[in-house]
Amino acid sequence: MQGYDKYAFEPFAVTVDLAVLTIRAGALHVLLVERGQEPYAGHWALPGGFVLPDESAETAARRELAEETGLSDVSGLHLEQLRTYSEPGRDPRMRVVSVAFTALLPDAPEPRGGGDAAEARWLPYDSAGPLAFDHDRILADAHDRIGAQLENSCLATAFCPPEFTLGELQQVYETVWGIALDRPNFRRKVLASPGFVEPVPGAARLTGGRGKPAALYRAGTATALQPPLLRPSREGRPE
Amino acid sequence: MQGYDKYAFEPFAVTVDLAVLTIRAGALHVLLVERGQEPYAGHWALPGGFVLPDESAETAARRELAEETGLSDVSGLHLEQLRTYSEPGRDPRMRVVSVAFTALLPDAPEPRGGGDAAEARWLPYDSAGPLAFDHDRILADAHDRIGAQLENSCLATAFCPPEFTLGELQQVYETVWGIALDRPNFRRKVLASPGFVEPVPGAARLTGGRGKPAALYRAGTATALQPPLLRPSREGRPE
DNA sequence: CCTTTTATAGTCGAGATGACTCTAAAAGGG
DNA sequence: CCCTTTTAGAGTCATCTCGACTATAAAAGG
Repeated sequence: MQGYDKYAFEPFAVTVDLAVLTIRAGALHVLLVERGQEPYAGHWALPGGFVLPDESAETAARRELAEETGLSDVSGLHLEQLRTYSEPGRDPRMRVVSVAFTALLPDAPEPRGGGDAAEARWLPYDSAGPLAFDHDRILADAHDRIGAQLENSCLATAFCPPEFTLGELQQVYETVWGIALDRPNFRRKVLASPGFVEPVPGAARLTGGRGKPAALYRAGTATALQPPLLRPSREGRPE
Repeated sequence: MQGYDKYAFEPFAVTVDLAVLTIRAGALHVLLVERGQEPYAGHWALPGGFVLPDESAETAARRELAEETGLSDVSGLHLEQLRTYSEPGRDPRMRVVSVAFTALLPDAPEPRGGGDAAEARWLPYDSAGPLAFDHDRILADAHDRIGAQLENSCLATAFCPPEFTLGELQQVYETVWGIALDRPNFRRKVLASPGFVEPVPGAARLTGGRGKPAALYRAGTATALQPPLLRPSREGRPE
């Protein structure tokens, strides 16, 4: 950024794109909006929009998230920058650089078709067909990142409501990783990680359950997981 | 990115900033350029520059890296997107969104003061004083990221020449993490990780060494490290 | 020749991990 | 009302890993 002047650069449009993930009925879901205009009219796309002149990308992402989901309290949930997509041809109309974010939601309030009047909906991750622009790749990158972060961070609690059972927490791992985990071993690992979860003083969940009622836990104060909760079954295949 | 038109957005300048790291004489060094103009004239800054109209950020980063370091073959070295910095006030002159990258170099050819005629130099990471703009934060983020990646990836070989000893590889970890590692245990871990390193057919290093000559290794084909090489001494302090 | 230095092999005990079994406590159906 | 089903949670056990440590080999330097 040495010695440039105001006319040495080409102006770009800067947008944010959001990969908003949640877990519904044991399956990973992603928030998508249906495009009403060309290009990609009728296609599904990740929600997003322009960064305003006085906003950072993070601020813009949080604003768009509130607009698209209709959530009033968007301040507490997990929002993290994923990466920036800047290929010259990624938007056929003009030069758009997009800063992508991942967001994780506990339960799934049905979106109320946000500010741009397009339809917004939760769709299962696996059947999120071809998306507009390069959003397939952004979504896949988001999934990879979240999966990797489950190993080293306490991120999984971001998918859970304020109070949750260890079974629900395990289902987060199983859903995102797409594999089954041994319940006693998972429980042992989680409880042995200081600050991951802490028990709710004197409560157990009764009504909904089919079996023995499970103890309730809250998210702990730690953010990093030491030691990590490594995902198995990558045997014999580096990469 | 729903239904916008050409005039619904404010144009931004988009730049790349590079945190180029290497290891010199057992210490982490970073490539810095001295600014010749206001703002921050006389301050050191990360190398970088504008993304051209037909470039992706990755392409721009690689071009700037070649210009600033004078390296002819910049195609093979490790370049990775770090994150994007978009705070409204980060450049006092105008609205600049910067995509930051990390780059790792094996040896340290002295830079030949790149395209912008500013002085470029390797400076020790620890004494890289207050930098221009928000580059202190970018550099710190780059250090954090590289340190974390050493645990889960074969990235450390990017700091090493094509053929290296396990002692050199260990020094990469010790330098970036700032801690000492047990040599036999490090060796055991590295050799037990399939695809991390592979021995050079029939060679040993003689002349330079003070002690017993060490065997030479090349970077293997794996990129991920399974199981990870965890850094110790985070005992008792989550986060 | 002896000390210093670095590489490499090997040992040993504590702790983590994966696979597994067993019991407790609920719902549901006959 | 009993019996099956279902889920939570405790516990066991062999194996593997990891950190700490010792020992040996092969060079340089005095």
